[in-house]
Amino acid sequence: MGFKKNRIKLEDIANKLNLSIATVSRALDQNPRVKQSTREKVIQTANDMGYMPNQIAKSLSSGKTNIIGVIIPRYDEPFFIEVCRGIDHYVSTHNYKILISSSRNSFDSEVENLASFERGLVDGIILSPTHETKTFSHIKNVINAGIPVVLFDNIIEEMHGADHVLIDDKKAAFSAVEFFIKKGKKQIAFIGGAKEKKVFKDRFEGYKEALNTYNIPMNQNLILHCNSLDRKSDNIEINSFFNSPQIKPDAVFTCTDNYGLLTMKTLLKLGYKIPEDISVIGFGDLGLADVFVPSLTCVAQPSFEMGQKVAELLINQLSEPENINHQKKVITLDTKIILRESTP
Amino acid sequence: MGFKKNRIKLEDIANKLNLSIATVSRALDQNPRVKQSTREKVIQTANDMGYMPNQIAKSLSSGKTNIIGVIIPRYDEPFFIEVCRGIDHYVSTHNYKILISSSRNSFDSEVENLASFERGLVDGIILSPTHETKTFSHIKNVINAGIPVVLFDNIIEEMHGADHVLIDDKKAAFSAVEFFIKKGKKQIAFIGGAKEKKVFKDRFEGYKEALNTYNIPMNQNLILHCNSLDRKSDNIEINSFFNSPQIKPDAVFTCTDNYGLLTMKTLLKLGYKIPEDISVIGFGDLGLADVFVPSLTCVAQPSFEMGQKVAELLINQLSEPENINHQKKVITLDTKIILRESTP
DNA sequence: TTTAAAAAAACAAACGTTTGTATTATTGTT
DNA sequence: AACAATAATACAAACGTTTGTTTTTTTAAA
Repeated sequence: MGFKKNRIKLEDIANKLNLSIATVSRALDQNPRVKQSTREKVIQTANDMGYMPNQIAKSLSSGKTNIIGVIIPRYDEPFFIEVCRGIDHYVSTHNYKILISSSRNSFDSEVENLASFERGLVDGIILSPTHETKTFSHIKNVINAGIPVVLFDNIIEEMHGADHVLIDDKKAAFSAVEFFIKKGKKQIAFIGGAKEKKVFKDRFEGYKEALNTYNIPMNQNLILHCNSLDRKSDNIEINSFFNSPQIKPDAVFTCTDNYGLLTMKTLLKLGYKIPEDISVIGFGDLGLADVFVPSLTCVAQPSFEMGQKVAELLINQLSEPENINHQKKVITLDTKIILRESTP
Repeated sequence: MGFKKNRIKLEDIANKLNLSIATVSRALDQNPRVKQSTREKVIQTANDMGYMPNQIAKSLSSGKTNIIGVIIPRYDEPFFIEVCRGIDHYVSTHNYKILISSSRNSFDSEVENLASFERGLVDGIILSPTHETKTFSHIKNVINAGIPVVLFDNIIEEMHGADHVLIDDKKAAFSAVEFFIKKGKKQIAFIGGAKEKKVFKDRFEGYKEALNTYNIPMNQNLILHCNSLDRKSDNIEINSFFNSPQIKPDAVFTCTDNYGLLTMKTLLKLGYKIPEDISVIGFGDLGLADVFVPSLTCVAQPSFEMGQKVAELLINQLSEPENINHQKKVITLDTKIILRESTP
């Protein structure tokens, strides 16, 4: 702790006032066990001397750090930042702070981060698993060690043993594709990300089910799974996809806002009119979907709210008595389609 | 610290092996004072028992938390996130973690955050002052308490007593406007944010100086200072600005990427051709400047690098011997113009 | 006044480490 | 076999709080 050794502590106040450390501690805590006049004297002196409590000592003694650890796959995705904002918003009203770590989309780093948090620095953990994460044991271990964990986004079956918050990706995709179908679209393209990622798999399921429900044959040429290393590679993949001669879509459902914007960029360069010639729907509704010309119709994902809910579940666990057997909780949030210029 | 009471500690290992706590501690530390065979036995047992060191106790004892506190004005600006990425990148190689807090653009909240960090939770602090921040004393106090502080972005004169990293906003704006002038532009508009904010003031200075240097009269009608509450209000202000009959710019220098994109959106809606009729330059080069159609030429601000530099200055301070009198350090990073489609 | 009850404050252990100093065990020398 | 010298380990204080228990002081009743 980067402070000089002459930092004022309880002992200094106690010495100055000829009181015991315990009394000073209780006085500053507004504990009624110490006399009103003493309490005032202590508080006055503490202020005069510039006393600052030592959070670390407090934590060691009380067994609480009032810090929530948050592990996200990456910083540079507005979705995660928005969720963090939601978490921060909620926990700050409960006197908690958040410690954010990035797993940089690596399972090993996720395990490492978890272990680091397990060293007692945090009271609870919020985790968004990477798409590399196929197991639950590393999470289960933390839970078994008595540290509450809540998950969000990209939750696979195995992880249902932990509290979590998610959206119904399949349903959301279904409704977007259904929207296209009801507008009379027949050649609906799908642009998703790495197939191993749960959210993309689910959204693809929703796409297929919508086509199936309305008896529209699926055309493999209209389907693209980006590898999504970065925006530049996405751009290249999407470009060559639409430049292929087999492609004649009249609508495109994309699994992220970025894919949606890159798709529109590509289509505009190719001379398409949006939405007259072709419609586009994005997924997420963060960033600049509303700034682009034309603005992008989106499946809106309630990111901030998701953060709040995740935080709420965690704080609830933290305030439960230790011995009661925790009942697993799952919250599924609703999505909705925000209509803009990229669709008729 | 959210863990069950039955958590394994040094004492448990010591008891099991009939050793003292000190020896166990040293063994796990790879301290040569303990015999090779003992060391191995201890490490083996620690693993078997599932020992996890208690970070809080470690911190109390060692006086170091290995946490860096970072205070940014807001989460939802890619610039700050990018800086945080840079910080994280640098400090993680030095075995530090970052604790990010948002001051929500409020001076009071900044003071509060600083005080909270001063309670011994962090070894050092990185701060980006809000635009409300006009004083230095609250920062000076923290420094005087022995906690290293490094500042970035929006640094006013008063704060020069602390290490800081910045760009030359005036020079950057000057070069962007000069670029326009050399392309033959005569009616160069300026779109900035709240005038109290240092960065916007400096960029405005650069704009004025460029005009002045090339003997171009300044036209008040071509200047807009947005209040910048959120993107929606920016949009409205920029819209009504360009819809005014007095405005006939042939180029627009905007102080952020967002302003640049909103400007292009407005101009496109009004039927302008970019860059044929009018050119636009943004500032920052984060987010979607390269995705927009047309893509936006930008003054690129090295955000990630800024984070790394800030972190480097802080880590340097942390590794200095306590008694030496710290020599204040200032790093000014270079900007450059990234040419894209919005300029000829 | 003495004494019991209540109020106020002091004492001391605990939280889980680190680390300087003291003690015990081992080795090598004669 | 006795004795240094050194290696290995144990002891104990310290980090700055919190909090249960005990002691002292004050108040009020007899």
